[in-house]
Amino acid sequence: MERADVLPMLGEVFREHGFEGASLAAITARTGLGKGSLYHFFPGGKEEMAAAVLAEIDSWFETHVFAPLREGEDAPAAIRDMLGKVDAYFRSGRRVCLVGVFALSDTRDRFSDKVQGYFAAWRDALTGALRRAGLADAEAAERAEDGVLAIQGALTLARALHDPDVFTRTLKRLERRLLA
Amino acid sequence: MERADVLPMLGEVFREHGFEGASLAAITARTGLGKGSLYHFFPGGKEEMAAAVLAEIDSWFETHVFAPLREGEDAPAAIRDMLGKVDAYFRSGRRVCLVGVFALSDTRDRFSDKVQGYFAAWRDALTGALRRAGLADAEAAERAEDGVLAIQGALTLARALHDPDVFTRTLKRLERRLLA
DNA sequence: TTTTTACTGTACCAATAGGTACACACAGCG
DNA sequence: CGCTGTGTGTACCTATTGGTACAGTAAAAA
Repeated sequence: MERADVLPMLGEVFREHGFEGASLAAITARTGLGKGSLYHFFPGGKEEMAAAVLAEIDSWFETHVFAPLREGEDAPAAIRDMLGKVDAYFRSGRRVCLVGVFALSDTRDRFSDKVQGYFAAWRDALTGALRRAGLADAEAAERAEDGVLAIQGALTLARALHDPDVFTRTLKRLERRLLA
Repeated sequence: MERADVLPMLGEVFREHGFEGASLAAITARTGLGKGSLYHFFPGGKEEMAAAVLAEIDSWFETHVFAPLREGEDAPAAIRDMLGKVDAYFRSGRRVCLVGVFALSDTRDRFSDKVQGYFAAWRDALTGALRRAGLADAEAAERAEDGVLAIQGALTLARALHDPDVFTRTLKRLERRLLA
């Protein structure tokens, strides 16, 4: 087993339990790795594990979501692609956003830069795409903020109501609202 | 000190640390109450404390937000009032939603009914008001869902970006979007 | 073949977790 | 006065927490 294989499993543990709630015992159970291996891969302990997961998430979004949003020729198509990728990533509302989980509660302060960076990058990339799609600067910024926050809110509400469809519906609504 | 005086302080501790992160030590520090008093007021321990806080929040929203939304003569005015109350409650984006915090992570399962009930009540009350404001059923339901989720998302994004204004802006945008 | 290197399990640690037991204070009241 | 109920501090309990130390294994590199 390589370090890279562990990251997704770590991500799920942090997603489900939060940073504080993700005990070494839970991590061991989920990954099948003992403390020996865990501390071999992540000498910095839980903090390094969470940082590594955050970095991997950031990199995934960077290549699959943010970059296409910035560089896509056809801006409206890039935005639609973003929504598709997001739907897949969050398993149509059945999965929660780790960065969002960290953002609430005081775990944010521990990973302040990464959390802030993730959302800022997303918002800015989307703003750019909306501008290229023909919107005025102010309008583009406003809709981008609205889009990012709607996705987060939809994940929260979907989970609270045990109703993943909330997320799917929101994505559909967003497609119309962003590109209108 | 009475039990009722403790609840707001408990609420802040859970808000900031989440359920798992809110250690008895943190609770003691915040409330100034030792274990003796704490377990006198809440024999059920942390679980009962969190349940009591959740109940108090629910009751506050019921009387100040949900009920006016259901019973207000002037529906558009009731919706505007809701936004005002929400802005005050969440301190213009500087405070986070406890129920939202619990909804993410596995704390949700512990308080599943309360979490679900809170958001369902909010959404349904808002749906009703929008209908009374003249919207068709489907459109009203859609906008209500959108409104509740935007508030949650705005709180998350505001906190992630260290920028409470995100919340204020969202509330403004929402006023236009809901009543348009 | 020898020597590294990457990995893993076990035992252990001090600190903290949530929770209990109980003696005590101090009202209000008869 | 004495009694009773509501609070509160202290001491204590066991389980678990995150983390360390280290001996061992196995495979690759020399």
